[in-house]
Amino acid sequence: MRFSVQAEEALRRGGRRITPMRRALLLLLEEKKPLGPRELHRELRRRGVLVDRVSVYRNVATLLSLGLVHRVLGSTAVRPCAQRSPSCHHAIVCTSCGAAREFRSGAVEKALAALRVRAPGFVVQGHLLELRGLCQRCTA
Amino acid sequence: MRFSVQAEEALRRGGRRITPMRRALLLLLEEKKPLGPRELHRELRRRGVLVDRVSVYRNVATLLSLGLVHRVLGSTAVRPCAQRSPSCHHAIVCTSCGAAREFRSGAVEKALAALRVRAPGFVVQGHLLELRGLCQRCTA
DNA sequence: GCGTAGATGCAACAGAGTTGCATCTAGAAA
DNA sequence: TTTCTAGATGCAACTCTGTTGCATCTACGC
Repeated sequence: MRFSVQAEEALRRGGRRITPMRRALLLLLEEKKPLGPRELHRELRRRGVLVDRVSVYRNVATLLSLGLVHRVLGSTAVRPCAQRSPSCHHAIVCTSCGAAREFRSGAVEKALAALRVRAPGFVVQGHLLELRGLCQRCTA
Repeated sequence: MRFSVQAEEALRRGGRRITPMRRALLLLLEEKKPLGPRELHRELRRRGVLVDRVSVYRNVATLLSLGLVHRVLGSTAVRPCAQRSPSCHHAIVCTSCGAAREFRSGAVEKALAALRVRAPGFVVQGHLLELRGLCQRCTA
């Protein structure tokens, strides 16, 4: 299912409203690479959606709190998350253009799960994992 | 070998100088949990090392560029890196007190290496991995 | 259509990090 | 030891990002 449609449903379920600016924001996230609040604000204005910066910040925070988007590690950019499962935290990000895609790997998940009982002196609660690479377009 | 000693050598090799503030900074990084530039600045002043904030920023940047410290994911805090190998990027961070420790796992490294040839449409260059958990002291 | 909880706009603020430039000094060389 | 200089530091001003408080507006359930 399309991200924006799914996200609108989740917003409704969470007692949130569907406003013109939220629609525009969701469409933007769906079609572009991960963007941070400032970039989202710029892009929205470029498209004629004259919203306040603060509102963009608040909406990004809302989407994050509902788990509809995840941050790209080491930046404020967010990427849509379709699956809403633990594995959706695993993504690969293009170091050249910033494009991102989620991936799954049974082997990695298994190896990480095994660590939970083996990290000396620590009780493992979770992990952050992100691959870095070049997307097809940037490789060519 | 102690981190601060090793770091001083690396600085010398890189044509950098050993100043009183660098010594204090390295000792601080060695003995404490990961701290960001602002916290490092506060702590140094508390210890009577009256340096400028800007100098702390510049020194943290220097240490990062030499690979002597790594950032904790999702923050500006840096932790000393003893090994200077790719695996030193793997750390576990206590979500309660912020303490960090590097770890190695053959299984994880193998699984990640296998991904390099399997990520569809991407040429994998590297990865970011960090475990989150509770350290021994915070568990008790 | 109403009423209201939730969303937005606006203004002011807080905090992090950067830049430019003058001054100082660690460390090498004489 | 003294001298020299690239590299380090201090200081001031600035930019950029993100936050808070409050008044106004509106999506949407009734």
